[in-house]
Amino acid sequence: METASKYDPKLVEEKWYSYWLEKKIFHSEPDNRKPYTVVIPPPNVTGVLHMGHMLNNTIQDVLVRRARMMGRNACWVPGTDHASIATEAKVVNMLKEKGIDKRDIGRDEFMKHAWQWKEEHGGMILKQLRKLGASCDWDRTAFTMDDVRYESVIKVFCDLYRKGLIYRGVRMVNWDPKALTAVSDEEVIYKESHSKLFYLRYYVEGMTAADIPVVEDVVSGLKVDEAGKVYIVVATTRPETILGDTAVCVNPNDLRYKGLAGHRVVVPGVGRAVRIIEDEYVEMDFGTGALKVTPAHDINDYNLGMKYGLESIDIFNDNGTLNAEGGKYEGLDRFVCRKQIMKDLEEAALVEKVEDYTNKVGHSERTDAVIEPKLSAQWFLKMEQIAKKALEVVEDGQIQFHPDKFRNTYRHWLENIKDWCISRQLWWGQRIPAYYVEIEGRREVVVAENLNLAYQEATKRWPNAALKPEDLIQDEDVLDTWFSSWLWPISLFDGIRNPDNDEIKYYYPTDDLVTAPDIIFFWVARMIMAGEEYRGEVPFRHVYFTGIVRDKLGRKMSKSLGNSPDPIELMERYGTDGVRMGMLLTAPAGNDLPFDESICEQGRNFANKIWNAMRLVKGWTVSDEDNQTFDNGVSVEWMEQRMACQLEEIERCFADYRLSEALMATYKLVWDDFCSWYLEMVKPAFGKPIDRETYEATIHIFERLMCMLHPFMPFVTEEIWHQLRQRPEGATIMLQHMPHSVFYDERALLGMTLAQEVIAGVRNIRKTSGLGPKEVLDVYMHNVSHSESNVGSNTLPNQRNVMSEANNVSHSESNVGSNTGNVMNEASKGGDEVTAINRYAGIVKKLGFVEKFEYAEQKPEGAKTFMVGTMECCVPVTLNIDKDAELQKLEADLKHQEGFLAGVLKKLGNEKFVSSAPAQVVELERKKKSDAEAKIAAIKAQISALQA
RNA sequence: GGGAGUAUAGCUCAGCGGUUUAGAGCAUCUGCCUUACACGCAGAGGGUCACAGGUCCGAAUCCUGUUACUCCCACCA
Repeated sequence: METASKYDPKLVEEKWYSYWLEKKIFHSEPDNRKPYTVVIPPPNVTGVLHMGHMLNNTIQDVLVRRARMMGRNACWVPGTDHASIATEAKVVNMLKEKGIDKRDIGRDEFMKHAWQWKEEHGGMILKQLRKLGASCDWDRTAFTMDDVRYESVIKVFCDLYRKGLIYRGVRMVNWDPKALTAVSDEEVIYKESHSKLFYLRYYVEGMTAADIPVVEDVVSGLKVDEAGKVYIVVATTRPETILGDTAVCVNPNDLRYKGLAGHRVVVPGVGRAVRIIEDEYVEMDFGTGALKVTPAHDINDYNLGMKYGLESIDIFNDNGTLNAEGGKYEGLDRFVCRKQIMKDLEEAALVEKVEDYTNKVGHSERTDAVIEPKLSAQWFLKMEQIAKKALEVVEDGQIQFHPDKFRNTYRHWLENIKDWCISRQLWWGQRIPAYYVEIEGRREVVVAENLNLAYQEATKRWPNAALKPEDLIQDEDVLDTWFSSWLWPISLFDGIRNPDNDEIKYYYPTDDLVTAPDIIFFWVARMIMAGEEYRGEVPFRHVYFTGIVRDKLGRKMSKSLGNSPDPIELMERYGTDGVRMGMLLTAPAGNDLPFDESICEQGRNFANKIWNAMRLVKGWTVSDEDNQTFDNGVSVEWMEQRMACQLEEIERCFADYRLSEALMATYKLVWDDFCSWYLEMVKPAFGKPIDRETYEATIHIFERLMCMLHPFMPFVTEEIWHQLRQRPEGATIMLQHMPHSVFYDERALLGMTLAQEVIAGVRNIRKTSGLGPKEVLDVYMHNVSHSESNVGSNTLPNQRNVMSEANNVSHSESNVGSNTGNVMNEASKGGDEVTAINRYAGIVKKLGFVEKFEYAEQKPEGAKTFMVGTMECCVPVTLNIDKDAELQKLEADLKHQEGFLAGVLKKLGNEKFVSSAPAQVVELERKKKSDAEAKIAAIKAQISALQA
């Protein structure tokens, strides 16, 4: 059967994903293996897959697949987040299109619609995750509002309330006038905006120019108009809020306003007279140094109001329009009102001036509406106590962040933490289990898991009240979505309701959490708190923070900018493996990923490369008669060593969560070492068969390479793994053992490295001499080093011997393969480069198209030369020697070597260096010196030979 | 305003006191349709390691300062 020369992901991906599902390979049950647990950061149930998800989930999949292959019982639990605000907004919009207002149908009816919407349209993203190969245990798919999670949340709320950690209070909160709910501090995004700074005139009651207090050398901040009336100028960005002004505040140290405290000023356009107060909070050099105080609509003003007992006038309705306090502006939107009020004030000559001004305005993360600070009754969770524990476990390393720098951010936040506003004025979410009841005219509250329990408690507390269940009215609000997500690692295994169940005991704590740094406070920190509070144990050991996916211009990808490619479409075009690989290759932990589609090409090309390597190997005919040649034995042995070497590196990378580097190391091992070198080394001549032993070794190497690559590129590796050998029904690469590093001899790799340099040198000579790539050449080499360890005459006979032997020794006579240790020792005897390369003489000849590869004491006449280590390789070429070019090159090389030598000599000439540097370092410098001198001599000889 | 981080080839990053006067992948350039692969092969070019001081026998690497950028927190109305 002819195999296509291009790898086609479409024929493969779908097939294997269904196969994995069908064989239930993703599913995990507790057993006696060591667990490896990852919980997915639950995407919004309304969400669709974007590049951020793609990156995040690919990383999780790599970790999970690798752990599974390392023999761990891997469990990756998927699920979605009910996302109160986002989902409710979607449902409200959908109803609006049908002409339905949420308030008209009521809570219960609305919830029916919402659930219906969730069932029909929600969770799309989970289906998309299958496309990217996510090996989640889908049987465990959860939802932050399903029964288990709902009950867990309610239980936790009641518990924390009973512990005295949850309280209800009237506070200044961030009000989202669009979603009509309070949001937490973390959900407010401050954006730079170009606005105006309005300077307004507040007339001082009963003061004339003559009354202005005089302070020596200081010009008073007060001004006098044409009519002789005195006013103070106050700057504001929000003139509409003057309707709620109840004071003007100046700094007591501000001499311009000395003696003003106690006077009253008139709020422009409103006519209300308010006090002038003094407080150091006011910045003297901002605006005019006078601040209008609106306690109901600014957090700082609120604080001032509390301090000085000011009246608080709330002028806004919940939806951001003016209420009755707005007088003639009642009903206007706050921004419309701003324009109108300024127009009116201008007309009344109450505006001093208007300046352009850039400031930061808080927007709602979910709805993008401008946040309105608003006083309202909300539920809060006390943070101080639980924050302390959460800080400790990160500080003492029980939880590690990757990269570590996020520990700073984390610490800073926890040390300055404020209480968490957990109530939301929405319906879609866990309804707060607080019940209000009137007892002798007072409004009392009972918190309990359900109405029955609440009723029982109420009757116990007020036995004489003769209460009926319907006297208890449940709180209208729901809980912040994060109040359910913070329990996720526990509630997924039902560890809140049944803290001693087998699953939670087995799977918790989880191992790795992979998430974006922007939810470190929202989610990561709070999960740690919940873990400590409800398990007395951290929820995970490692947190891998991904970067943010940006576009080529460095902008964050967003729907509104339209700069985000559709991952599904990318996967269609480049193959899932290609996209996965491309992303991972350029995304070290914590680094932003400037995404460019071209990075997917690299992944696609790589998949194709492996595919073609498979085509090559599968195309070979295998001979059972032929013995393995010495060169093939050497090749196999070298490849095994390279694998062991790279595996060690890869394991190190994974231990440090440097996934990009692990992938790069694997990539190079496969492409360079395996495809470019190894396969060429053992490839039989056209039409010839390959010996059985080498063939089997090659397949075995190939299989293991696929295992190493599988976590990164699951589909193509599964396909090739199956094509390499007949596999039993149900077999999968997913459950193969990940190869692990074994002992390898670095010196043994040296010979091949040198051989590769010789081959490259010969190819280069061919190229620069205008010879065809297969024109056969000879190579003579000799050692130019004069250092003692390399005295040529000692080793020469031996070398000659090995070199000539290399071609004739058949496998049966050598120990290749079966006894690597011996061979290594032989090759590295004396540590000589020439000895080392001898072993690969046959390889040099084969890949370099070299006829004679010999050691020569005297260099032949008329040869081009190149250096490999301290060996000079001479290649006799008769044609096309471009003397000038050659000379130029040699001169440049000479200059480089001389410069290098000068540096070394300078070091050695420095007495302090020789006396204070470690002996090995000095010795190394001396070696460098003699090597460089030898090279310089060789180059000079070449130059004079050319010039002769 | 406070804090953290980064600055190394065109791009993304490694290197974090001495490892032949800086490495990789991609991109670029030059040859090649060599029967696994042009999604390829073979070569080549490309960096005064942001700048200025300092410590040291020795600095891309440690310290200080400057500049630029990024992120987080606060929010001067």
